[in-house]
Parts: sequence; structure tokens; C-alpha cells
Amino acid sequence: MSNELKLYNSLSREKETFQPLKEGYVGMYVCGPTVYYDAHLGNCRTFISFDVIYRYLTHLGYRVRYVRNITDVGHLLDDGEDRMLKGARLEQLEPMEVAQKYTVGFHEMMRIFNVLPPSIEPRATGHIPEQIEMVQDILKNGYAYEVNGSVYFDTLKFMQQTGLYGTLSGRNVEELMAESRDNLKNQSEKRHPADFAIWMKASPEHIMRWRSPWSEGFPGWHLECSAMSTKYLGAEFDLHGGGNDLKFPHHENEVAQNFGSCQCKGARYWMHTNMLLLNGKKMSKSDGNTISPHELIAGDSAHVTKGYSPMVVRFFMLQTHYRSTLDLTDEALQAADKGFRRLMDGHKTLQSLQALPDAQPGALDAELLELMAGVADEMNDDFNTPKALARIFELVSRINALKGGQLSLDQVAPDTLDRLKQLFQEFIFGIFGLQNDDAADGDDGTLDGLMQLIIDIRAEARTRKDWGTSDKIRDALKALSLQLKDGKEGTSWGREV
RNA sequence: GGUCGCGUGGCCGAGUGGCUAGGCAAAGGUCUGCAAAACCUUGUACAGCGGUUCGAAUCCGCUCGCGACCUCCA
Repeated sequence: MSNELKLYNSLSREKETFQPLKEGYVGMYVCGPTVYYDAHLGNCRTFISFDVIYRYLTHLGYRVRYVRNITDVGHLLDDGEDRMLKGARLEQLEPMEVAQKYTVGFHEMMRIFNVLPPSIEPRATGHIPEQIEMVQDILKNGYAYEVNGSVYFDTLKFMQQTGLYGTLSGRNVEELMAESRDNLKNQSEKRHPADFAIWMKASPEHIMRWRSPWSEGFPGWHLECSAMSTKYLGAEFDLHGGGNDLKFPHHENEVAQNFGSCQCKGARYWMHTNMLLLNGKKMSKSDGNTISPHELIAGDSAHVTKGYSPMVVRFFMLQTHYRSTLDLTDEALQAADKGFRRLMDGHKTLQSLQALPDAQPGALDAELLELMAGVADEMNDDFNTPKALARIFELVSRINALKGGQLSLDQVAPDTLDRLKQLFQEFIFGIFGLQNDDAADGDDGTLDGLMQLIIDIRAEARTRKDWGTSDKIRDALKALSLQLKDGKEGTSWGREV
């Protein structure tokens, strides 16, 4: 396998070799949340996926500027009411108070799932001038028109003149163009159903409003991503990501706006994560088929039999490729729980292995090296985390066998063992972003010391063949969900799942 | 209705023409004072039907089932 990075580009619908615009640097934009409601697990999956991608690109040595926005204005509901305004009315809060509340909640959730903060996290409301400028540019280029203080993107004209519309989302342009004005219903300001607002005149009761050359109003939903990606990453940049459900119309319109404003191509590679399903259906706030991250962690939901730690959930998600749908079920989570524990135990065991200086590297050494190389190879193939994890689990088997004595360390070169330790550290924690739950308990080492004492006392009892005492200790610990593992080299312990 | 995608062993989930994915569960064995843990072994899996091919889970066609997008959604 080659060590060049390949990724699936939604634009071409093919895996392509990744070639950044500027060697050594990557500009990456991911559509962030709309902060008018609590983040749900689907959001988490997408941001965890891109977190791993961000981490891996960094691992490869790229200097990555990762921009992930916060949308706090412009997102319209079916009835045309601004989402921020809706939230404000329901809870009697200022719109920015709503945005702030859910932004904080979102950040907290990202922290819980160990998602790294992006390099820049721009807010739509903080970039009104940039958006107004973009509307002006689009108007100047003739791809928009003003009606009663609102400005609409002239999608029909754009389609006819550039032929660029629909490429990303695979729309049938003929069909889009064929739609008549009859489909417009009450939104009669638009000339064509495919047109979309880039500036909206605010109705009298609308709270969020800014002055513009056309009216006091607010920017259209799709505009902020075009404006902010251009501002921070340039007119053309490397990667743009987001959930699959944003492909149309959001991303398609983004591309149109970029080109319509400056003939800019925008992102060269588009990446889309697939949906998280619950009981075989898409998780969605609107139809109630949902479980919140808090509920999942606490086990406070009819969908799960117990709570799952954030790291188990993260691991669960990494066991599926980002472009596949993932069906969340209690059974699958239980399997992930145990698998995650096995991975963590394997890592712990590995770090305890001591190399033999006079080892004679043989077939085992070669096998380890091959498996290790495979981990990176899989990641280079469109960030295939499930396959990379499969390679790591194969390594875990070897590690356990080395510990258990079924395989011998005198066949492993000290350098190979060192590299293996380093690889586990880098991939499990640095790239997959997993954390050991035990460490997250706030354990300061007291427990470990206590356990060591108990293990020593039990070992003494065992040398006396005092099985009663030995078993009493073992059973009592088991009742506390602490498991003793007797091995050739002594006894170790861990938490039971 | 239109567009796109999916259907893999008990469960989850990789895999795109020949070569063991992996995790969980299950069975047998090794180890153990007994266990557990660990290790080893074990699954005639690719929705159905037909076709292409020396060879298909993988390509083509049809059928059935499911999902996503088309409207707010990561």
C-alpha cells in the first residue's frame, strides 16, 4: 500500500488522492451546529468524525486550520420564523441569550466526547458585514435580484449560465429548471422555486435585524458558511465537511454563492458523514426518534438498558466508517462497551511489557511490523477507522499472548516494542481521541495503591494455600465490579464492564 | 412520485472480481487450587432470481425489503 492519503470526494463521487493547495497546509471547514436547541447525538457523530479527520491530518504533519462555525441567525423554520426568534419566544430569552446557552451546552458536549476545539469558531452574527458584501457581489454579478427589501439568489439564471448547479448533490438540473412558478405557493417574491433568500427583510416583530443596503433584515441561512469559509480559508480551499443531510440544499447553495460572488470554486474536496440511526431510523428532533447524549450517558432512556460512558460511545462510532449509516442499538453498545474495555486493557498490558535486549527478532517481529503499518494504511484509505481498529485488535491479541506467555518477547526487537507502544499511544489517544475512563474518574492513584496492597495480601494467602481467604478477597472485589486477573507474572486488576 | 444509497454469519460492522476483516455472543480446548482473565480452535455469511466470467458478497438485469435526500435537520 502507498502511504498517500486518499479520501472520498462527494464532488466526484470517487476516492481521490489528497493534494492540498499549499504543500504542508490544510484549510478545512465544517458546518457547525445551529444553536437554538441542545446538541443531539447525530451532531456528535459528525463532529467526532471530523475530529478524527482533523487529528489525523495533524498527525500526518499538516498544519491544519480547522474552521467550524456556529450558526446563530438566519436558519428559517417552515413557517418562516427565525430559529433564534422561535427559541427566544418559547423561553422568554433574548435571542443572543438562547444562542449563548446552547453554544455553552454544545461546547460542554464536545468536551465530554473529547472533541478538540477548532482553530476558529466563527459566528454568523459576528460576520454580518462580510455577508452583506457577499450579497452585493452576487448582485453585481447578476446572480441575484431584490424584491421588497429581500434579496434572492437567481438559481435558474445561475443554472442556465454556469451549468454548475446540482453537481455536488446530484440534482437533476433539467427537473429543477422545469419547476414552474406554480410551485411557489405563498413565497411569491421568488421568481423560481429553486431560488433562495440571501438577505431577508425583517418583519416588524422580528428581533434579530441589521441594517443593509436593501432593508433592515438578516442574512439567509446558506450565506454565512460561504462568507466565513472565504474569509478564513480563502476563495478556494481544501476541505469542506458536514452531515449528509446538508448536501442539499445547503452545500449546493454554498457552492453557488461562492461562484456567484467571485467565480470562486470554494472547497476542492467535499466530505459528508452519514446519518446516525436509532432503531433503524434517522435520529431527528422533529419526529421524536431521538436519544440525547445526556440520556445515553446516564442510561435515562427507554432505548438503552444502562448508561454508556462517552468514550464507549465514541469508540462505538469509530467502529463504523464515517460514510456508512450507523444504527444505534443497546445490544451494539454493549458489545462496544466490552470491546472498548479490551482495547484499553490491551494498551495497559502493552505498556507493562519489558523488551529483552538480546531478543532474536523473527516471524513474530515481522508480523507485528506488518500489522502496525496496516493501521496507518487503513487510515490513509479514506479514514477507515473500523479497519484501523481491526488491525489494532489483532495487535491486542499478540500483546495479550506476549503477556500470557503463549508468545515470547525474545522474538521481538526492543525497537519494535517501543514503536508498538508509541503507535498505540498515538492512535488510540492522539488520533481516535479515546480516553481511559479510569483516568477520568479523578483517580489520583490511591485506588491503584490499595489494590496493589490487597493483591499482595491475597498472594501471600495463596502461597499458604489459604484458598478461603484468597477467594473471599476475589469475590468481595467482584461484588464491587473490580476484577482480579491472575497471570503467569502475577495478578493485575481492572474494572468489570 | 423523482434522485441516490443499502440489504453480509446470533448481533454490530469492514470488505468492490480469486487471498482470515474486526468487536460482541456461542461451543470445544490450553492455562488455573477452582474460577475469571488470557491464548488456541470452531461458523459451508453475503436478501431472492437470472446473467457476465475460468472464478462474484464484490460487475449487469429484474424482484422484494429498508433507508436517505427532494422541506428544517449533523
